[in-house]
Amino acid sequence: MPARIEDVAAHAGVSTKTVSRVLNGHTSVRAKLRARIEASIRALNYVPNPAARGLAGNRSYLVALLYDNPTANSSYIMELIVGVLQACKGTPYNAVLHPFEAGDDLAARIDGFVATHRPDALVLVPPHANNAKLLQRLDELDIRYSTISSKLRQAHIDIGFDERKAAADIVEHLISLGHRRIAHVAGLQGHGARTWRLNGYRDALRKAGIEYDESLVVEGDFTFESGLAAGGELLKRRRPPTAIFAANDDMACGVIREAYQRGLAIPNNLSVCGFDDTPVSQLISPGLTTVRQPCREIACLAAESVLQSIRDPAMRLHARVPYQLQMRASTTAFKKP
Amino acid sequence: MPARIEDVAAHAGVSTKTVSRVLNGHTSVRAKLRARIEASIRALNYVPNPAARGLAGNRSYLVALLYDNPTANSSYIMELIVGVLQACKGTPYNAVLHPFEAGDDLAARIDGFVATHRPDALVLVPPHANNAKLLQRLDELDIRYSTISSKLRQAHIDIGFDERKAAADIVEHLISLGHRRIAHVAGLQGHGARTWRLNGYRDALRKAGIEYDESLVVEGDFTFESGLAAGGELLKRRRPPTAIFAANDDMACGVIREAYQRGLAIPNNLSVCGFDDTPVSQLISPGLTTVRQPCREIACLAAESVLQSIRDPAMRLHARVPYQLQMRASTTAFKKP
DNA sequence: TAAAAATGTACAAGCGCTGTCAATACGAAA
DNA sequence: TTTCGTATTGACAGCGCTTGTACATTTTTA
Repeated sequence: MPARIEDVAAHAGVSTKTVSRVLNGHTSVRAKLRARIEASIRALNYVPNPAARGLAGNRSYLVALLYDNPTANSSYIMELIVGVLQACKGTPYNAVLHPFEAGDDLAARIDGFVATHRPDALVLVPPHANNAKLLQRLDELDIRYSTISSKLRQAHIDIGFDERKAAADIVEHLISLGHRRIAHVAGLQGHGARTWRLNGYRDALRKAGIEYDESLVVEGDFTFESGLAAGGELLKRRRPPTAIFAANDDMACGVIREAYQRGLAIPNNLSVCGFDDTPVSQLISPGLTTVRQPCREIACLAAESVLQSIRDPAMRLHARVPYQLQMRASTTAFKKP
Repeated sequence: MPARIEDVAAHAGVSTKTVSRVLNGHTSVRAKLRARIEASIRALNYVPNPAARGLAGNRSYLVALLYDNPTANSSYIMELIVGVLQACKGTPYNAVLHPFEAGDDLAARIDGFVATHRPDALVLVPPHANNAKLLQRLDELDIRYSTISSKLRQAHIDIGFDERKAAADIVEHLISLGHRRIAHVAGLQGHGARTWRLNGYRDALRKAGIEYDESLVVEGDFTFESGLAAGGELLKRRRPPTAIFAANDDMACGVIREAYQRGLAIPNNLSVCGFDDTPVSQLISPGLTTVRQPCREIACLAAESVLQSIRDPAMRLHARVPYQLQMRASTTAFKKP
């Protein structure tokens, strides 16, 4: 039978309330007494019972990660989870996952989820992070949340990285290799990532004095299949691009598949780069030049901050964390055919 | 303020105890009364408070997934998570994740985890599923657990699939394509997967009357890098194999990278197949022939069963779920050079 | 038809913790 | 030294549910 707070109190010769204060980091406990209580806690190997704590304090000690499609982005979500778990480490909080299919009634469905699991805080991933109605409903329910890479300004806490700048950087890299006809496979409408990455692409062209050619931007939806289709459309042209910047790695893989099927060698006949640095980008041959998206750091910061905001509801944070270009072998200097 | 059990009891005109019986699936409630109570529950939108339930019933309503390295196998773990979540759906249970680095003191460290989070059930993934000391400690602590693909017979519940047969099938496929010099990149020592897949490889050779050549089996550890090294060792030979069966997809990617660097075309100069059907196997070009490991189904069954075993501690289940070969373009008929 | 079994009620006692509020200790000002 | 205000500590009542006891009522079985 594990020790209870009562046992600790008896051992330290204080009231249970004082032990509770120490446990919850309240300030008004004299240092000496606090030390004595902490010693008792260690001596008895005491760990508070989360259920009892939750019941008495009307808290669940749960942070929920709300995401959309578990299958499509598994490595992305997994990285986020790792980040959230890291933030929970050493706290009484637990992370729970909640896949939540997008849909009109989402703002309504959230009520059921909240009623059942009563999470103390939520971390929202796009596209949910971009769902204004959902955020509003959460505000009404008075649930703390943070968003990841939201295109809205609505959330009190949002963590992301400068995707526009990162996209510009990687396109500049292609330009520095001598490429001029650079195509872009754009992401799914409605995601911030689509717009930021597309804008970054345009920024880099503008900066290099290359005229923007609308026909070199083809639509995608972040899936392999859409990358394949986009690649087909681009490579069948009389004057195909010499480099393609796909808005994520999966689509870059689609482009590469199309090139492969046409007998084009990467990178000699075509430079390709992606975005995100998912595991596939180092497993594929040649390795894919891409932008390392700092998911883990983002998720960790998002979770830490939202936990902090439970104590300090006035908290606001809109942070961008650093990213990195990941140079691999799928891009090379432009050679005249 | 959400409804309480008391409100439901009043609404249905019964005692709270009877509502509690319905909630917890006790048998001795007449069907008619049960229906009335269930109607009241719906009418009031009642959801039991997990903390109160947990405190009174000494349960946490948490199933923990214990795995080793979150980074290496992200897609595998993610699939498992999806399976566990599926099993929790519609139950009051929540899934929590717990990355737990392997190490000698694991059986001891588990105590801390259990004390802090008090999960009602655990699902163990290799290598933890193969840690006899750990399982023993869990038995001592009287915690229900199930294992996934354990090589031990120790667990009361273990779910997996017939890896040996699957490996034999895929090697038979290579043989049917005319290959005779088929190499194998073996997995990490200590994992059941290593032995099963290696044995399956040998089974297929034996069945086809091909003599087992020890020099065609090279060591790997399930990582890309080890596959790359193994590929190097195999392909530098005077008489290299015409097909390589890697014990997982990451190593197959390593082999493919090595082939790529040597200017060998897949599949025309070398057929390669993997195992697991991780996302990379369809993203890579050409697509990788592999075995679809039914992770999701396995994890779902493992979680469902272990939850069931909370009620019925005598429960035993050792199940193998069906798998499938996933044919893609990385394997083709042997052609004389 | 009577006895046995199955269902149901009322009530009370917690589960282990935290919130409220009152009590006490302490230090500085008078 | 006394006094007052603030910093610290404690007593106690729940949080919302499950469970046990003791007993009443209904249904089933013999």
